[in-house]
Formats: sequence, C-alpha cells, structure tokens
Amino acid sequence: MEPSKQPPGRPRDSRVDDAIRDAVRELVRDVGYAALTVDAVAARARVGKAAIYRRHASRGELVFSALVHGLEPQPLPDTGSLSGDLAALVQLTLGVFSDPVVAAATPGLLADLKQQPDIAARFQETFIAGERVQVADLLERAFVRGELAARADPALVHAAVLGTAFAWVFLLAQPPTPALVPRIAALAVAAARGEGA
Amino acid sequence: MEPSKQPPGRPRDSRVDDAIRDAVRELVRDVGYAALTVDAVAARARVGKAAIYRRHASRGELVFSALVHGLEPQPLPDTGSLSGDLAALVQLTLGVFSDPVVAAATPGLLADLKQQPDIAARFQETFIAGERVQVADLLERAFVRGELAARADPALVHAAVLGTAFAWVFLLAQPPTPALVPRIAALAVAAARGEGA
Amino acid sequence: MEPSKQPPGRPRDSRVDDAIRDAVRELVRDVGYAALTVDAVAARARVGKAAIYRRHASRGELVFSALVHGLEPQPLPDTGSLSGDLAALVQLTLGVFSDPVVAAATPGLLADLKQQPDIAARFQETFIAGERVQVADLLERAFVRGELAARADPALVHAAVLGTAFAWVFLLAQPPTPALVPRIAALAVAAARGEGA
Amino acid sequence: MEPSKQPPGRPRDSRVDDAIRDAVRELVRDVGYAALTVDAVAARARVGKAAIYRRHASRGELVFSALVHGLEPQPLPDTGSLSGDLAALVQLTLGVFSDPVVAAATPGLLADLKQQPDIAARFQETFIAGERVQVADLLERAFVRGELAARADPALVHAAVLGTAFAWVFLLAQPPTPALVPRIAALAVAAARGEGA
DNA sequence: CGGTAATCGAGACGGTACGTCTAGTCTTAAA
DNA sequence: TTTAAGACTAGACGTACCGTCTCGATTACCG
Repeated sequence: MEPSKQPPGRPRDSRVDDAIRDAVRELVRDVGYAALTVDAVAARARVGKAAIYRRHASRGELVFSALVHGLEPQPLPDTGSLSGDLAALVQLTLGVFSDPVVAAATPGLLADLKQQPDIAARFQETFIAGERVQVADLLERAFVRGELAARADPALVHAAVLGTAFAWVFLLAQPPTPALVPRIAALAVAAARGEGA
Repeated sequence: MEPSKQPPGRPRDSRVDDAIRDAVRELVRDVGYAALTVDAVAARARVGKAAIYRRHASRGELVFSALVHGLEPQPLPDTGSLSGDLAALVQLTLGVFSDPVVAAATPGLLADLKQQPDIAARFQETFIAGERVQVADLLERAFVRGELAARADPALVHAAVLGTAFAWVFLLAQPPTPALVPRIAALAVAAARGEGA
Repeated sequence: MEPSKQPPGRPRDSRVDDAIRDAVRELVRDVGYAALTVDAVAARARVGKAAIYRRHASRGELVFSALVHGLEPQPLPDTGSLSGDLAALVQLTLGVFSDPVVAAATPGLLADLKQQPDIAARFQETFIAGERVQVADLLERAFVRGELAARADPALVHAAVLGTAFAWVFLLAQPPTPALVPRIAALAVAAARGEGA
Repeated sequence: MEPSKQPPGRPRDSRVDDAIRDAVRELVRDVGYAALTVDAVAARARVGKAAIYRRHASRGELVFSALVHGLEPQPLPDTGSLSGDLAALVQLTLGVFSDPVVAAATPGLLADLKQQPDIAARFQETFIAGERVQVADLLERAFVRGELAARADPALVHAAVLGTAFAWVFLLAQPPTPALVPRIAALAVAAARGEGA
C-alpha cells in the first residue's frame, strides 16, 4: 500500500499563492512596508484574508516569504581570483539592494526580526547561512590557490561585504554606482588577508 | 525697546520633555520598538497625550527624537595614528550598537526612515553628517601625517566602519567582542589606503 | 435561477446587536446619558468597537437606536369614552417617562436631535408619528360616538398630553403620582373640545 | 476705620462679562449647544479661558448664565380675565421658545440639568419658581374675581402651559403660529377649572 | 454518484493603537 | 488680583489594522 499522495479535501490553488506574492511585491514597491496592510493584499490579489493566513502566520512572515521567493542564493562564478570572486559577491549584493521591492521592504523586515524570533531564525538559516557558505567556499578556494597566507574568518568578510553595501544604500542613502563594486571588493580582500594593522 | 524675550502664554515645561524622553527610552528597552505605544509613554511619563503630540508629530518622530537626544557625536580622540583613530571610531560605533536602547530601536527606526522623509533628512543631517565630518577629519590628519599616499574617500571608510559593525550585530546577529574592534579597524585602514586590489 | 438570499460574507451576529442594546440600556441607567462612553458599551457588551460603529454612525445614534427599540407604540385600549381613552394615553406616557432608562436618556437624546437632523427625522417618523396616529384615531372614535361636536386637532391634544407629562417630570421635576393621570386627561379632553374660551 | 469697600488687586473688567455672554449667545445660535466649546467662546470673546472659569464653574453653568441673563421673569399684565392672563403667559412662553438662542440651547441645557444638580437647583429657583409665582398670582386673582369656583393647582396649570408649548416646538417640531396662543390658553383655563371630566 | 473534507471569496468578529479634540486647571508676563 | 495666551492632565472620540471566525459555494478524492 502506498501512502496517500494527497490530503483529503480540496487542494490549494497555486494561482492563489502567486496572486498573493505578486500583490505583496506590488504593494511593497508602491506604498512601502509599513503602509502595507493584509486587507490591501487580499483586495489586490482578489483573495480572501483566510487564504492568506492559511499560508502565512503573520504579516511579517507574509512579506518575508514573498520577498525571499526568487532570492534563492544565486551561484557565484569561480573567477579564479579572490578579488574577482569578491567583486562578484559585491555585485550580487548591491544588485539585490537595488531591487526596488527589496529596498522598500528590507528595513521594515529587519525591524520585524527583532520581534519575531521564528522569522529571524528563518532569515538566518535561509539567507545569511547560504551567503556564509558562499563566502567560506570562496575564501577556501583562495587559500588553496595560495592567495591567502592563512585561512580567513568568513564572518568578518561576510560582514564587510554585506554591511558596507547595506550602509552605503540604507544608512548613507547614496546610490550604488558601478564604481563602488571594486572598492568594496578591495576592502573585503583586505579583511580576508587580515591586513591594515 | 527690546524685543520681547518670551512668547506669550505659559511656557513649555522642560520637565515634561525629560519625562517623555525617559519614558520612551525605558519602554524601548523593556518592550521593544514595535510594542511601544504612545499611550504607554504618556502613562509612564505621567503626561497627557496632548503634551506628547504638541512636541512630536508622530510615534516615529517621538522615538527618533528621544533616541537621537544624547547621541550627539562624541568627540574622537586624536591617537596619532590612522589605525588608532579608526579603532576609536569602531569602538564608539560598537558601543552605540551595544546600548540596549539603541539595539532595540535601531531596526524599527531605520524602517521608519523609509516612510517619513523628514525624519530621514534629520537622521542624515544629525547623525550621518556628524560622523562623516569626524571620518573626514581623521583621514585628513592621516594624510597630513603622511600615512596616506592620497586623500581617501570619507564615505567609503564611513560605510566600511558603520556597515561592518551594523552587519555584525544586526544581520549576522553575532555578539560584538572586543577582539572585533582591531579587525574592523584594519579593514577600514585598507579602505582608506585603497588597498586590496 | 433564484436570486441569492443572503449577501456574501459572514452575516452579522444578532447576539451582538442584543448585547450592544443591553449594554447601552444598563449604562444609561447606571451612569446616565452624558457619562456613557462607547468604549464602556463595547467593554460591557464584550464586543469590539468596530462592531458598534458598523451598526451605528455615532454615539447619539447608538443610544437613540437602543432606546427606541422596544418603544414601538403600544396599542391603546378602546375604553368607549374620550376621557377613558385619553387617560389610557396619559397613563402610558407617564409610564414611559417613569422608566429609569428613558428618564435618564430623554433629555440628552432630545439635545442630540437638535444637532443631528437624521436622528431627528427618525424620531419624528418612529415615535411622534406613531403616537399622532393613535391620538387621531382616538379623537375620530370620539367624534363618531358624538362626544365631540367637531373634529379636533390631533396635534394640539398630542402636545397637551405629551407636553404636560414631560413638563411635570422633566421641567418641574415633580414625581408622577397616579392622581395626576385624570387631571392631565381632563385638560386633554378640554383641548379636544376646544373649550375654555 | 471703615471696612474696605473693594477687594485688593485689580478689579474685574465688566466688559469681559459682556464679551463672554455675547460670544456664548452667538455661538449657541451659530453652531448649537453641543458643538459649543469653551475655547471657541474664549477665542470669539477675545478673552482668556481663565477669565471664563473665574466667572463660571463649568461649560453648562456658562451657557446657563448667558441664557438666563435677560430672561428675568417679565411682568405679566393683569388683563382682568383668566383667559387673558393665561394667553399673555402663553404668548410670553412661546416668545421665549422662539428666540433662536433659547431654541438652540434649551434641549442641551436640559440634558445638563440631569448631571449637574447645582444648575438644576438654580434653574428651579430662578426660572421655574418665578413662573410658578406668576401662575399662582394669576390664578388667585381669578379666584378673587369669582372666575374659579375653587382654588386651582398652580403646578398643573404651569405644566399645561409650559409643557404644551415645549412639546409643540421641541417634540412635535412645529412652528409656533399666533393662532396657537388662544388654543393653549383655553386648555390652561380648563386645567384651572378642573373641567373635562 | 453521493458523501466527506478542505478550499475559495467575502466580510463580521474582538481587541487594540492611532492621532484629534475637549474640559477644566495651571503658569507665564504684563497691567 | 486681574488680564490674554497657551501648556498642562485626563480621557473619549471615530478610524484603521491584525489575526480569527463564519457564511454559502466550490472542488477534489473516496467509497
């Protein structure tokens, strides 16, 4: 006997999932995170509120899920050099921050993390952990190549890349120009080498 | 005839300002930014809500004002070396982020900046601009001393220090150990030198 | 195809209507009209404020609706004589004014009528018009019986009964004794006959 | 040594009294009783709120005082007949109710009486008692003239006149035409005679 | 093919905070 | 001590939102 393939009752309509996600992204872009209401999502998605709460535990989780979808860690190219690899990572990070939806939602989402430990955990496991592995891999490759005298701390390099890009966009409120990429990459290389003392 | 020294009517009671500010800080520390309500502030400060809204346009502006107060840029010591100066700046930044009140309020406040351009402007003018001047001064001193071959971009160094510290605490959710200070300072030195290429 | 019998969505819970009405009546009796707050009604009825405002446009309309409910014109007996019929009407009127809920709410409600024309219109159509019909019927019966030489003006008789009872209770602040009934009835008979000149 | 004729300090400015009274009457006429605020009175009278509260205990007492002023019981003429005297009283009563200021304020004031016993007492002593004396005098004259077989109850006649006029204007919301005067007077005569049984 | 069970849109539910407004009191400087 | 001006505490107002619940109407599988 096989296990039943499907729970009883009417199955969920995947078009509803899509409509909710699209509505969230549009609303985040149009009115911002704070002004986004679940009723507005339901109205724009032409969906009942129950259909939303059947899928998401809270407003924060709703936005988080809609944002994370399609943000799966994109594979970094192996450029053959530490600075090239880091430049690619910086490029990627700034690209994410430049997405208008992400830019509008990130600070609000970050604030929610303080209140909702379960979302914070998912954020750490999904986004941060994934990136940390990429950074660790990239540093390991550089060490094997002999570009690094010693193994570097992935966390510091990660913080340098992610944080400097974040500060540039969200704290200093400056536009991320292409010229910024090699400059952040350079300081990340220094962080990897432990230089500057 | 002299100009009248005081507007007509009963002057504002500065003890009310203080009571409001203290109540906000206590509540931010105790219940967090999101759960802070204006009624709770009024109750704890033993103040009418009108007294709060006479001084502050909204809940966000209220918290921002209470938090920014006392956050005036603290003078950085001239340690005589670039790495020393930057270490002092990193130390200060991590210290601010370690303040439980600041730690609890920062993400929420950052989210508010996205929605309220006037607060965002005040944040830029008050906090960011003040720090940028400190960074610029510190870099100028290093250039004069001959530690830097060329004048460095204060914005990048600023973003490196502020952002890496921010990411460490708020994105990677790691505790700021004392050992972190020289490491961030070192990558900031590299950013100032434009090294790492 | 039949027309759908019910509007879409969750239907209103009639127990909520009842709970609101009961809470209003209890509070009017206990604390009076002026001190009645919508929050207190919500709390006592164990109901959200939204449920109240979904049904009633304002505090005034809320109390009016709660009070008018159950005040539908009670049928007057046909006693066979003009003075008997009028005595019954006076009895009824004084009875209504003696109800503690009505007594506590009437002046406040009357004041609201001045400000809110829609409530005033409902008051006229519901309460005044209903009573006026009763008075007109009663006078018509007396005319048919030959007790009246000419048809009397229902408005004057109505004003005489309602007004004298109102003035006794609310303006002169005297208790409505049983002995008052025939005396007011007598002057109403005179008003019907057009006597006294 | 004489007793000091005047309290120490600056004497009150009687123009302030007048300005307050005028402002109250204008506002009652313009916006009604419920929408009349003490701040609005102060602003229109170009007077500080303290000057108002130095003279009046509460908003209700303020309006009451402003309304009662100039409403001192006007002397009734001795027309030589009961029906003539009562017609004069009805005329006066309807005249008062026709004053737009009185018409706008009366129901609200009546509602306040329920809550503020001191104003209710003043209302009884000032207005009701004064009128009752007039009614009693008028009835006594009629008895002496032989128009009444027995002494009549002033309270019932008072209630009949005052209440019927009140009901006509405030409950039935009908305009007080001149033809109404003799009709109310007639039923008041019947009340005095105890007829109608 | 009829029954069971979970879905759907719609919208009412309890609860709670918002920002506004008012009443009545208090505090200035000036008269 | 009065004046005008206006800040003060306290608390109700009506609105908006969250997350839950309840309708009638689908929509799949299971027997």
